[in-house]
Amino acid sequence: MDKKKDLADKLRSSGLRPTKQRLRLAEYLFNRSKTFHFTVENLDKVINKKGSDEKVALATIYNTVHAFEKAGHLKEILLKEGRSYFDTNTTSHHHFYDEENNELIDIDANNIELKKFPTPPKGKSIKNVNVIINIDNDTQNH
Amino acid sequence: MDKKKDLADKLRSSGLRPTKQRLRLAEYLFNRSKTFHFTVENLDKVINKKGSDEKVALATIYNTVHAFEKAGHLKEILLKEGRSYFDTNTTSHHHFYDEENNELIDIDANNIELKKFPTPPKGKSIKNVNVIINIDNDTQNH
DNA sequence: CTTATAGTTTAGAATCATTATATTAATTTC
DNA sequence: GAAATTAATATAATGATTCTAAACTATAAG
Repeated sequence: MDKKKDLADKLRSSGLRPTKQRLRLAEYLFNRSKTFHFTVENLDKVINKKGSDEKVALATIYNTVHAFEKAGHLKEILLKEGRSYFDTNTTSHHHFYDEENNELIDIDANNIELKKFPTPPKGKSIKNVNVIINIDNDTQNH
Repeated sequence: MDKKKDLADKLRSSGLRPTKQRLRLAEYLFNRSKTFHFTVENLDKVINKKGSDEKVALATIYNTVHAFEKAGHLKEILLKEGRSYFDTNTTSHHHFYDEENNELIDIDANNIELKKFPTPPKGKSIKNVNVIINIDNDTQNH
């Protein structure tokens, strides 16, 4: 299944030139059945694993990830200091975060419903809502 | 109103020796009527402003803030990459975040109620829930 | 009170992810 | 295809945070 053309269109319609590097990253990130979570470090390791034909510079990976995020193809998730996490699921949704396994699990937006919604300050309106549910092992009765 | 003794007890009962530096920071952080949000940079500027009698090393501020957090006297808030925010309000609550003014506003935990709560993965239980509501100026119809 | 010791502070170096820079290469436009 | 624009690259720079190793201090024990 070759979606190279589709990907190029996706990039072009976001105002991004479909360069070799961007297509390579887009293919890895978006040409899959399920969305997933990653860090730039993850991405770098996969793309530039030993034996890969052509390396993509780390700076390019950063640039590209940010360009994709700006274009709405990626979402950033704030989990812990010092490292950015990204999500290829750009629909409105939330997360379970298992700090022990450093694992993220998506929660569909309509599986969390906020009632008694607070009123934003005067002159401000809600841009988006971010819910992270931190989870732990049951056995820990610390 | 001198709560020096109370603060020393607070520290001692957390297993922290009430050193001069810790008392100084604890006084600034906890001896106030309302809780607030800060970064280490903020704290450093206030504590080590020019003309202050005795400086506290930046490393000590980091150590102390982490020690306070570990002892449950501070909560970390994840807002954006590259900088840690802390909250002297350690009760369960949530936040409005105004990225434009870089301003945080507390939302009482019982002003946000999650219904249709999802079930955590097998063997895991919920440790805490974190809601950040990002807000924007009304006038921005981007 | 004096000493021992375990914990703490400190300045500065080191680290780590990320961003900036300056040059080279690729892509689009005319 | 040449010119103009945008992107990729390697490397340096940045900035927050953590580490290090030495000097210091609070507490406990004698």
